[in-house]
Amino acid sequence: MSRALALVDGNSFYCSCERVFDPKIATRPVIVLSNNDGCAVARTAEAKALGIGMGEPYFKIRELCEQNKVAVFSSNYTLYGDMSARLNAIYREWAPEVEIYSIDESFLDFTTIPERDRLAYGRDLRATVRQWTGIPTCVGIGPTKTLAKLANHIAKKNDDLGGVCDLTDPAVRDRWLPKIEVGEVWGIGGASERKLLQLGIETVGDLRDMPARSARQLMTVVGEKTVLELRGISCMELEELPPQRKGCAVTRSFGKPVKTLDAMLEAVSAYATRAGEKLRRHGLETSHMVVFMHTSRFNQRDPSHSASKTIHLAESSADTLDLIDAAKRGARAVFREGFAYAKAGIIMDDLIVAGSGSRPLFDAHDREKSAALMTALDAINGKYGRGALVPAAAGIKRREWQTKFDRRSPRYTTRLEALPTALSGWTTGAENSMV
DNA sequence: TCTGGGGTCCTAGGACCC
DNA sequence: TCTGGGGTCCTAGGACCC
Repeated sequence: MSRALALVDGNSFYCSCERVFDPKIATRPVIVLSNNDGCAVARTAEAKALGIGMGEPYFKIRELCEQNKVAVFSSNYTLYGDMSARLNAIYREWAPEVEIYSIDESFLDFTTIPERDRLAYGRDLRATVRQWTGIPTCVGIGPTKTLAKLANHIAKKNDDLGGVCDLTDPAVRDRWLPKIEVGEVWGIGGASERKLLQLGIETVGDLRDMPARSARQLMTVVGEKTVLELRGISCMELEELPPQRKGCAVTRSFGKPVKTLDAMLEAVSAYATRAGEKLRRHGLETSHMVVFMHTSRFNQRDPSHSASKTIHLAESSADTLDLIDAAKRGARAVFREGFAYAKAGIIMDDLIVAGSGSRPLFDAHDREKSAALMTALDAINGKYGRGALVPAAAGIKRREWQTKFDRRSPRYTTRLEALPTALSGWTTGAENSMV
């Protein structure tokens, strides 16, 4: 039997999550902003119709939003992550194998569904997800990941398809591919698109039919795989288990510019604290850390400064205290007086599995004590919320640098007191998923 | 004037994704 | 006034070695 994959994704996912918990905005335009309330990163169809672009800075569209009663939210990742888990729980009932590709997209193995039933199966899946979670989705089906992605794109752009498109049949592909711009293909970004257009390759059909060798020359092996996948030749497997994570970063724009070393040390300490949580959750450690900071790249008036410093730890660790110490050392080395910093962060590459690294001959560290302390710290913060307990070494006092989330929705899925009261006539299905 | 040839490893930067 | 965060993969080119 030939393989069939389905890509299921949530429409305007973050916005749809907000709508599930606030039925009053079901028909209003909705947008969700990036960290620091910076840019629009999710828009409903109604918001797109107003001309709000992806990634558009909020200060440029604030008036437009006010005039049109757009519901504007800061991002609430806890909520979106919870909703994502609910979707995937449903997907697992509907497919033997599921790969979670991103917070709002999963690949499902549809191979065992007979070809003639796939469209109907996809429609049933959509309806079920909608009923159980309140989230609208689209389903794209194809013999390869790239074609499933493309089918999903077609389903989204053509309302008459009922939210599902199947590109399993080569004859169906022959009809659609010449109608779609090459830049819509998964893996073809702006740079590749420009190169392709120069060669007169304008549609997905053109791309599929170009010689694979030319694709490789133009866009490396990645481009060559894309061409093959468009022909129905699979180059990317379904990955049920997420691979070992290779890196980990915590970076933030500041709510207000940071001008003092004290505030900078506070900020990077908070980032190191968060980094420690992430490392421990994945059972990983790091032996070095890059600390960076820079002024605003948009501000042309004030002097700019951008720099980074790599700090090597005495031994690899996921202990928050070690990470804070390294982050502070890095920040001290990089920080310069007289600049208004807009952003800072820490980046850790080459992560290793905790405990697998070499130990120094004379180990000054009591690793057991450290592990016990971190386990207790994570348990308390897991129970009472992130930040309930913070090491004094972080020296967090003023938080004037803290990222803005002025328009965050309540913690519907994590705080009992934030549960909405069910309204009569509210039938999005959200109640079902909360009981 | 002419001034090895290959390997490997590492890093920085580009490109792409959501 | 106000412009996100966090990943992966690939390649070119330099350092280094025999």
